[in-house]
Formats: sequence, C-alpha cells, structure tokens
Amino acid sequence: MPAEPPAYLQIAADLRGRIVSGELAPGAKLPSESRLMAQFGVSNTVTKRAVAVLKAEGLVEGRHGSGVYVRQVRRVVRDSQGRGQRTQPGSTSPFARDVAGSGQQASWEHDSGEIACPENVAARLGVEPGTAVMRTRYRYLADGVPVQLATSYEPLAVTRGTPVELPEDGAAVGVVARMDAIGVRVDECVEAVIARAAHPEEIELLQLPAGGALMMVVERTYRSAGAAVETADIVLAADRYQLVYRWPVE
Amino acid sequence: MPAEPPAYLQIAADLRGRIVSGELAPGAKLPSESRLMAQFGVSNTVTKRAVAVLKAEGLVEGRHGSGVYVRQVRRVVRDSQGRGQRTQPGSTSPFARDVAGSGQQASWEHDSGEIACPENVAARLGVEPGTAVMRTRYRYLADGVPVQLATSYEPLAVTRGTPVELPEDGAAVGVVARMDAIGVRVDECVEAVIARAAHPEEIELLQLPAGGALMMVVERTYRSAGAAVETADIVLAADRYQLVYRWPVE
DNA sequence: TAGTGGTCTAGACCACAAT
DNA sequence: TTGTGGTCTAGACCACTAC
Repeated sequence: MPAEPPAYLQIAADLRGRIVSGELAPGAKLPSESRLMAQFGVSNTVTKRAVAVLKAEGLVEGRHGSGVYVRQVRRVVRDSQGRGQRTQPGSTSPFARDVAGSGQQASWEHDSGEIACPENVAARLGVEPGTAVMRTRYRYLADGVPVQLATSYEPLAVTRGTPVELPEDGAAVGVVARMDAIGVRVDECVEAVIARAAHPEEIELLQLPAGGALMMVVERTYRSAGAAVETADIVLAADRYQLVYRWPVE
Repeated sequence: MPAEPPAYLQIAADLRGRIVSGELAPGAKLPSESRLMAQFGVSNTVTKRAVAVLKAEGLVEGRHGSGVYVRQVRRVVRDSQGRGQRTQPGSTSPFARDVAGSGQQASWEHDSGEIACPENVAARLGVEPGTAVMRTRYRYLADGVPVQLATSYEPLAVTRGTPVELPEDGAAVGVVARMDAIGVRVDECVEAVIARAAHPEEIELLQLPAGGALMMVVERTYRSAGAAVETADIVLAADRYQLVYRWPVE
C-alpha cells in the first residue's frame, strides 16, 4: 500500500492546482482559514501549515487581518548581453536597462570603504587574505522597491591614487568603463550562480517576508589579462528575476 | 520600540548562527526538540517551527526517529565553458564531466515520444502551438542519486526521417554533435535561469524532502542561423549546483 | 465590531531509530 | 523499551483590516 500523503500537503496541492489552473487568478483571495478547516475537516494548524507551504513557494502572500492572496509575479530579465561590454558615452546603467525592460524606474544607494580582504573574496581576487580592498555596498530599487543587493570588492593595488579609487557613481557606468578610464582593459567576465534561502539581513534590506524567501546569488568577477580586477556578490530576489546568458557555439 | 521578532525566528537564528560559525559542523546533530523546549522555554510547536525554517533553507535534514542533522553540501559546478561547443569524438557528456569534477559517477535514464508542442515551448522554438515535436525526458544521477531532470523539445521539421530523429543516447554526445550529424550547424546557445520551489513531481523524481526544496531551472535553447533547433527545461536541485558562465568583454 | 491571519500552548498518536 | 521526529487536535491571544 502506498502511504497516504499528510493532510497539509494534500490541501496545499489542492490550492496549488487551483492557482496554476487559473481558477484562483493573481490577486484573488484564498478561502479563509475557517473555510478551509470546514471544507477539509481539519484543525487550524493544518490549514495554516498548508498555506505556509504555498507561501514558501512564493505562490501566495498573507496580508495581516485581510486574507491570503495569489501573488502576481513579473520577472525582471537580467541579460548578460551587453553586460560587461564597453558602453557608449551617455548610456544608462545595466540595472536601469533591465528594469526599464519591465517598465519600471531604477534607483540605487551605495556606500564605500577600505577593508581587509576576507578569505572567500581573496580566493576570487587571487590576492592574500587581509590585502587592502575597496568594498562598496549597493542597494538597487525598482519603482522605489528594493529588489537587488550587491557588494563589490576591488584590490586597491589596482585603483589606489586614481580618480576611480572610490566607485562614486560606478553603478551608473559599470566596472568596465571605470577600469578603462585608468587604462585597465577588462577582457573577461565570469559569473557563478547559486540559489539559496535569504539571510536575515537580506530579508531586512529587501523588505522580504520572513521565513523562506528565495534568493539567487551571482558571484561576478571581471578579469584583465588573467588577473581579477573586481568581484561582486549580487543578491537577487529569486521570484523577481530571470537571468539570461547567451554565447556563440564554436 | 522595535517589535520583538517571534520566538521561532529567534531560535532559528540562534541555531543558524551555530551552524555557520562551525560550532555545529556538517553531520552534527542538533539538540532534540525536548532540549530546545527546555532551553528556550517554549512549547514543542515553536521548536518544530524553528527547525522547519532551517530545513527550508537546506541547512539541516531530519532523520525520522533519530534526530536533526547539519547537512554537508558539495555543489556540482555546471560550467558553460565547453557546453554547446563541438566536442571531440570519444569525449564524455557534459553532465558526466560536471559530476566527475566532484569525484562522482554519472548515469541517466530517458524516454522519447512525439507530441503536439505546448504553448510555452512553441514560443521558445518559434513554431505554432500544436506543431509536431519530439519530446525527451531525462533523469540524471550522480553516484546513483538523482540530481537533475531535463525535458528536451525538438521540432520534427528539423529531424524527421534522419538518423537522429530519436535522441537515443543524445545525452552522451550533446545536441550540437547530433545536429552536426545531419548537417545542421548550431551557432548559438541561450540559457535563461530562474529559481523557484520544487513542484510535487520533481520532489518525487528527485527524491527530495517534501515541502520547500529549492530548484534552479535552466531554459536552454540552441539556435542555428537564427532558428531554434532544440530547447530544454533543465531542473536542478539548487543546493547541489553552482552554474558558471564566462564570456569575453568586447 | 466582526473577521482575518500570525503566533503560541499543551497536550496526543504514530512510525521509526537506537539500544 | 525509550527517545526521536512528523503529524495533528483544540483551543488561546494579539494585531491588523474592513466595515
């Protein structure tokens, strides 16, 4: 005999089916807890747990005192095409271009400071841990809503004493153009992508629902003649982004 | 006054801190529910919920009747380098190369059949919905453990009547080589990456823990002279993979 | 004020692990 | 047999929304 799946998963599956079939459209309100309790003949904890599964999947969101609603997701496309390419003067930042693609307005905040390079970053930059690096933390917003975090590291051996030692509005022009300005020719971009649950500070900075938000993390490294000149951790709310990469065959 | 975070999140944060600091090393057993109840002065449901948060994050796994243990994750690196490149005869499949990189043994299963093209796939292939396509479903295993699913679609207008109409052991050589064999020169590869929670059938096929497993989904499309000749949905257990992309600047 | 979700208590039963 | 996690009951209180 195959084991019966637990009730909370059956209820979650029932609701999920009604969402993906369109019966419960984006913006629609789910049946309230008490209705679900009556309909399925279970106690409140079971219905709450079923709904918690759907929240963890990003399918629904609870609004306190009002109800649970089907989310409408529209993903921003982040295309590698043109990213890490030399941009024309006056062109807008890659982030601004991405969010413009979904009809939204881009803005960002940043702060910079010199630090001793932590171990995991040192491995990516190919320097000794403790080496002086410039760290810049960014928070990017689409229509005023924070959607992306980034932390950038640059060896000061490359930029010390130059006009681009501080990234200032580096986000507006991109790393490649900044390095060009001091004669460093970036020739390769490498991005490593992982997905994981959100860390607590990310939940706070990105105003995510507590417990179970999904993140995509891009470790991006720019290289010049084989040596890394910048690396960054880019943290994206997974349900708001699609990453696109394209390359020629042969 | 800042609001106090709920107890279950505080307990989860406490345990998470002890895990990432290394105090609770991979393989270590967490304090039992009853210990946590006593230590934090809460009821069982609260400790269970705290542990559930860590499970959803992929940090720990419960072993029924035994305890909850810190997971040891080693990520397989899936590198775009060499993927969608013309391979030398006798070379192994991209998947086999990936898992060999972490010292594991690769194997896979597949089944093929002709179907009418579903709508979302039709958009990617640039054909009318309902057009005849060959669908092949793969399940890939590393050391016998299923770690990856893939569903591939090829317009039969391209392959009908050729020796590669059925992919057969297509996984062993790759799409580019198969298309080469019938004179179709693949010249571009596009991959779109999203992250989301696992679907129920994925939980079953990949033997994942129910409720909250994270997936990465790669929509890969091969093109020849502007026309798509193959597209695939590649589903990866997020905590077992790292995707790497690299491209030249300018 | 009534309805709703978010959190929590204090138990219970079962299946499975370790012994 | 004892301890453990997985599931579930049947309540409770609070904060918030909608009216």
